[in-house]
Amino acid sequence: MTKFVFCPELIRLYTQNSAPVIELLALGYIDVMPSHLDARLTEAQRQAVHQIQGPLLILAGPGSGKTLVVTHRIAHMLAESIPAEQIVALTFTNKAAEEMRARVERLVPDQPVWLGTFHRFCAQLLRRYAQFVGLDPGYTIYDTADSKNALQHVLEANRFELEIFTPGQIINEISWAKNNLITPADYEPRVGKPLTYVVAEVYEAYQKQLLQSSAVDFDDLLLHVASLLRENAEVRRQLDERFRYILIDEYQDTNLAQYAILRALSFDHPNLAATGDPDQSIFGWRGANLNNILEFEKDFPGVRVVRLEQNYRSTKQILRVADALIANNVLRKHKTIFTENGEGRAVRVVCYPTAKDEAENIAAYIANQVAQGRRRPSDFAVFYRTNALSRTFESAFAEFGVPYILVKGVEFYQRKEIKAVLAYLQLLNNPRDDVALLRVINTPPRGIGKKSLARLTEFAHARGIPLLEAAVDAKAIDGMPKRAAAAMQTFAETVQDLSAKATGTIEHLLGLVLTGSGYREHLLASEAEADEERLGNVEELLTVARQFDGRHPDEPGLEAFLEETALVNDTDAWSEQVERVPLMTLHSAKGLEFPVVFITAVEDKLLPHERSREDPASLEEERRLFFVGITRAKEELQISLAHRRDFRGRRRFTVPSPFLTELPRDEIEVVDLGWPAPQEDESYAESEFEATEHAVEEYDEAPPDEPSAISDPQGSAASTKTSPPPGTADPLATLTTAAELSAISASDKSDASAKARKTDVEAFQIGMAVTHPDYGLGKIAALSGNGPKRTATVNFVTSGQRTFRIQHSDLRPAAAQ
DNA sequence: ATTCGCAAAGTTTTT
DNA sequence: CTTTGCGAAT
Repeated sequence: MTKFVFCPELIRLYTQNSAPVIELLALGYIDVMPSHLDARLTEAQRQAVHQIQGPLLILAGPGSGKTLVVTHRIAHMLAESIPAEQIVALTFTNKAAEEMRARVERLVPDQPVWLGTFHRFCAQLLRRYAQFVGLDPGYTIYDTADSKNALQHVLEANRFELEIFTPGQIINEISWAKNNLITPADYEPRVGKPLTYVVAEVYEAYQKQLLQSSAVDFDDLLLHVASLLRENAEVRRQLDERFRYILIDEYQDTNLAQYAILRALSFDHPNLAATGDPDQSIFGWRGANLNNILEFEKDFPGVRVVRLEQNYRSTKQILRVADALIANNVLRKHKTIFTENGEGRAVRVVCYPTAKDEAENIAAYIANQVAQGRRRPSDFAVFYRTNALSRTFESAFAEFGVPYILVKGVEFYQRKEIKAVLAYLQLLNNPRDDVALLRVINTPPRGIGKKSLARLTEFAHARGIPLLEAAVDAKAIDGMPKRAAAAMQTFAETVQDLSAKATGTIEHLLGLVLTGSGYREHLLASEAEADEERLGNVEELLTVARQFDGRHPDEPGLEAFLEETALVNDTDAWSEQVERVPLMTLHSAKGLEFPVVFITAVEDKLLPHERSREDPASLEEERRLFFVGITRAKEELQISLAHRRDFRGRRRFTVPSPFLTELPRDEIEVVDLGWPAPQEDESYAESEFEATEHAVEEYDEAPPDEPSAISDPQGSAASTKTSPPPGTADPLATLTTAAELSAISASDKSDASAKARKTDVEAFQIGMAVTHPDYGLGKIAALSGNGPKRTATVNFVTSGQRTFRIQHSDLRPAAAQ
C-alpha cells in the first residue's frame, strides 16, 4: 500500500546533512512514508493536500504556500497509488508551470504527471482530435501577429475596407468573443459599439480562413476543445475518465471557455481542485471571469473549501499595506490575511523629481547593495504598469552597471527573420498555412510583388484552394507576369523539395530550410548591418532547435517544436539562477516573489491606467494589480512615482495615483525628493508652449501638500521649490531613507552628472541629502532667500534642525563627501 | 519590384 | 520616442 516516496526536500529538514539520506533513499533502503509529506504543512494546508476525492476549492491568499500545497498534493496522490497519467495540473503561464514542474520533480522525480499551461494542454488534445473540429493534426498555431495577418488577408480577399478600426481592434474583439464561447453564428453586434458591427461582418470569414488554413489562434485552442467536448459525448466521457484528477491554478483568471472545458472534464469524476484568489484577478480584460471562482461552490455541489490565509512570504509591514489597499475594493468578499513573520522595514513611498531620477536612484540603490555584498541582483525586482516604461530603467541600469533582464517575452520570436524561418517550418508542416506562405513567398526577395500576390490570392480564393497549391499553377493565372509566375512555381517546388527531405532533427531541418530557401545566402550577401544581426538571430534559433532536439531525442517532432515556439517565449526560461535584476510589468509579476520590490510609476493614468478609470470594475482590477505587486515583496518594498515623467516623447507633470491615499499613512515612510529644478535642464525652458504652460499651471495650483496624496497633511514631508514649506520638522524616520537614496544616487554616478553637482547655491534642493562636517548627514527641509542670502533649513539625522546661509556654510550635497 | 525616406500614428496587461 | 505605413524614386 505504501509507496516509495523520494523526498529530499523534506529530508533536509530532519537532518543536517542530507546526502547520506538521499543516497539511502535512492538505493531503496529506506522509504519516506506519505505522512512525512505533511511535516511542513499547517492544518489548513494539510487538509488541502489530503482532500483528493471530490471538488476542492483552495482560496489561497498571496504567499500562503499555494505551490507547496499543490505540489505536495500531487505527491500525496501518487503516494496513494493514483496513476500519474490520471493527474493533470494546469497553470496559466509557462513560468508557473516551470516552477511547479521543478518542485514536483524534487518531491517525486520522473512521474508522467501532465503539467503545463492550459493552452498547451488544449493544443495537445487538439492534435489528437483535430479532425473532430475540422483541422489537420498538423495544424498551425498563430500568434497575435499571425492572426492579424490572417485577418488582413481575409479583408483584402473580400475587398473589405477598414475605415475607423485597426485589425488589432477587431482581433481583440474576436478574441473576447471566443473567450466567451461565442462563435461567428452566435455573435451579435452590440448597440453603441460600432466596432462590434464590423466584427459581425468579418468574424465568420476570419474563422473560415483559419479553418481553411488549418490554423488556430490562441483562443481557438480553448474554443475548439470546448466545442469538441460539448459536441462529442463519447470523447468527453473518455477524457473525463482519463484525466480524473485535475488541478487548476489561478482559477480566478479563467475565462468561460476554460470553465466549460474544466466542467466537461470533471463530470463523471469531479475531482477538480482549483486554487485561486479573487483579490488577484487581473485578467478581466482578457475575458477572465471572476464568477468562475465566486460561484465554484454552486457549480460543484459538495465542494470542500479550504482557506489559506496565513502568509509566509512578507513582513507584517508589507502585508498591512496590502491589506489596507485591497480593503477599498467593494466588489469583494472580505478576507483576512496575516503573518507570523517579523515587522520588517517600513514600506517606503518615494516621490522623485523626474522619472529619470526614479530609475537612477533605484539602479544606484541596487548597485550599492550589491557592491556591499548585502544582496544579489536577483533579490530585487522592478515592476511597472506598462512595458513602455521599461526603457528608462534599462538605460539607468546600464549606466550604473547593474545587470538586468527584461521579462517581456516575445521579442525574439517576433523578429522578422525568426518569424520567417519559422514560417517555412510551418509551411512544411502544414501546406495549407496561407499566412506562413505569404510571409515567406518573397523572403528572400524573389521578385514577387503585391500585385502578383493579389492575383494569386484571388485565384486561390475563387477555387477555394490553399495559396501553395495555387502557386503551383501560377502560370495559369490571368494577368500573372511571366517572371512572377515562374518565381512562384520555383518557390512551390522548393517547398515541396524541402518537404520531401523533412526528416531528422529540427536543427538539421532548419539548416536545410536556410539553404534551400536561399535565405541564408541572401543574409550573407547583404551589405546591411541589420542583416548581419539577423544572421546572428537565426543562429540563435538553430541553438534553440538543437536544445529542443536534445530534449526530444526519439521523435523528429516538428509539430512539437512549432507548438513550443508558439506557446513559449524566450523569457519564460528566465530563472533566478541568473544574476540579473528582473524588470517586468505588474501582470507578469504574478506568482513570483522577491526580497526587495520596487513598484514604480504609481501615478494617475498609469496605475490605475487611464483606460480603466471610467469603469468601477476595472478600477478595482487595477487596485488588485497593485495589490499583486505589493504582495510580491518579502522584505522590502518601495513604491515610487515621479513629479515629472517624459512619456511618448512628451514632458508631463504627473498626478499621484489615487491608490496612494488608500495606503495606511501611519505605517509607511513617505519621502518627497522635491520638484525638478527648471534651470537644470535647458530643454525645459524651451519646451513647447503647451508643456510649459501646463507646468506652470501645476506649480501654481499645487500648494506644498497638494500634489502628493502621499505627503502628510502638515506638509512636512513634501514641499515644492517655489513655495517653501512651513517650518515644521521632517519626521526623522524618513531621513535615513531619503538621504540614503539621494546619497547613493549622486555619489555613484559618473562624470555625466558632475555639472549638476557643482556646489553653487542653486544646487541645493528641498529633500536633498547633505552633509556637514560638524553635524553629519541631513536632509534639506526648506530653502529661502536668493543669491548670497540663500538659506537652507536642514534636519540632521543625529543633531536635529539647523539653518544655514548656504554660501558661508560647509554644507555639501551628500555626494561630495 | 525594391528600396529608401519621411510622415503619421500609437502604446495595457498575455497565451 | 519608437515603430509602422505609405509614397516616391531607382
